[in-house]
Amino acid sequence: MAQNLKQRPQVALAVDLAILTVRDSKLQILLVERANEPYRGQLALPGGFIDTADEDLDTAAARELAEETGLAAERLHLEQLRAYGSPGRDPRGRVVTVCYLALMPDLPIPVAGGDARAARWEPVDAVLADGDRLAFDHRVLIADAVERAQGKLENTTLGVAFCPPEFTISELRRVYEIVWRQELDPRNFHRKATSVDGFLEPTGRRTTRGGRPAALYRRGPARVLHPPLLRGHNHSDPGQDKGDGR
Amino acid sequence: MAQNLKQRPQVALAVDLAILTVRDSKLQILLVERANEPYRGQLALPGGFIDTADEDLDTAAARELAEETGLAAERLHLEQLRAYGSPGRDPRGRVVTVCYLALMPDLPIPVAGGDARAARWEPVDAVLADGDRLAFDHRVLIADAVERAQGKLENTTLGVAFCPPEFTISELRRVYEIVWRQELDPRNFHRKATSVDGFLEPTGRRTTRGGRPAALYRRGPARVLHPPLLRGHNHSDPGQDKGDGR
DNA sequence: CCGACTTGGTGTCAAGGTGACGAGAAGCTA
DNA sequence: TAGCTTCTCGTCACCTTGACACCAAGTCGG
Repeated sequence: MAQNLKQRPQVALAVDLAILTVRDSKLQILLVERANEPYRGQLALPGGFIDTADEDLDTAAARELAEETGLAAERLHLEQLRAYGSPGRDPRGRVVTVCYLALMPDLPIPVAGGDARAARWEPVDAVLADGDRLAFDHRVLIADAVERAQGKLENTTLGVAFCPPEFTISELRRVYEIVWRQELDPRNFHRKATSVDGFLEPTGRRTTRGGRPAALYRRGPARVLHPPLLRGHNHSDPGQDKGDGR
Repeated sequence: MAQNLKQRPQVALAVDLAILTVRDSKLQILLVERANEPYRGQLALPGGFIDTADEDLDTAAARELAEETGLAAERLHLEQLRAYGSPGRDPRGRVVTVCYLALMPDLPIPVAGGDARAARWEPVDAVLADGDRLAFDHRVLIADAVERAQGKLENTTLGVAFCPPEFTISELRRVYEIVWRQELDPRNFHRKATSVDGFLEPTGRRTTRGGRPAALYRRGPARVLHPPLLRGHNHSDPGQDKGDGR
């Protein structure tokens, strides 16, 4: 167990980013078109190999995020999803990737910030439906990222991560509806969201577009939702999943 | 992006196991005493470097599990927790570890199966309280594993993973009480557990030890809990956590 | 044999949460 | 001003939850 590390099989370590946003009433993800082989011309998650041997995983993810979006990681939510390391997942050799999940509002991001690759938003539903457009096993990573994001909305206050700094309850509700692919009653959602302690802070100001002006809120100090905002169970799934361990 | 992989910084990849069980009315974890430097004599999670360059992460975790406990991975729950890759976490050099979480009933495991290292159960509370006994950053891994396990009990039927094939509702309740560190009303727990569809299947048989004989159940087909079994919020935490991103 | 004790299971009840929905408030447009 | 839209509050029936009474069915000790 304490032999020289150099005698151990070494792998290349990459960090991939699943950056989600709500845009045009759809859940979208930032993807890049691969300029080189393998999977040239196909879509992939932004990411790359860790830079130096001394770079922390979280630091690497934050760096990639900054390169792709020009945004500092502190400004939005960035958390590790999981690691993927099937032997055949990269034809060039053994590459283990640690995927990170980022949630952000619909900002005009300076795409292709430090990099020449073209990055663009793609609707999650579309890319998942046509998985052949995706490189590597990134279809799985995206599916996992969406699932994680859906769960996060139930138990945490991260729905606001998709919203601008000030937002109305309706905007927040539409985030939930889009991420969960499920319609919610505006009145009940309003009641629940405002009743959770520390979730939303009223700004006193109001916005208007169309109907009655809506009160503007900003994110409150709470990070976990008590009680959780539960989505009604999709009757599609009777509960027996496919085993979780992947 | 498509340069030769060999020019990329390579890291050593390890797999660690957080194997939890309920034993002697305590949540316990399987730990090994390190025989070599670094951290010689201290406790560590069982695990090791991936064997061949072609070994899948899940396969490696299952192999380690079999080596440590003699149990096949199909028999119990094994899922990836997350990856840990801080540069300084291993003094020998850059080691990234992928930690797996395993839940198992209190079995007499043939400890130190294929390996000479001494493995033993340690109460989670004790090792977390005295973190200096632990090697590397394993205190963090264990804390994360426990947290994950606690959450799993709320939303999934994995509480039964701590129980033998046939068990009583009381045994299951005690699992919940121990993992959650929280007493539960036996009658309300009974009502909830039996009312969740597909959670428990009555065997028709009963056991007796002490009081009135209890009905024996086996695990049902459901994997997710609808509705979830929520633990009452610990009033200790007002909801503002420390930022999740690590 | 009998009462005390232990544990398991059902029932009840009040309080609070949830979904479904009515209805008014407050803006815009024609 | 009428009609439309969206926001917000309120109501009501139903369900879940927690607290707890109470009975059931075994063991234990004398």
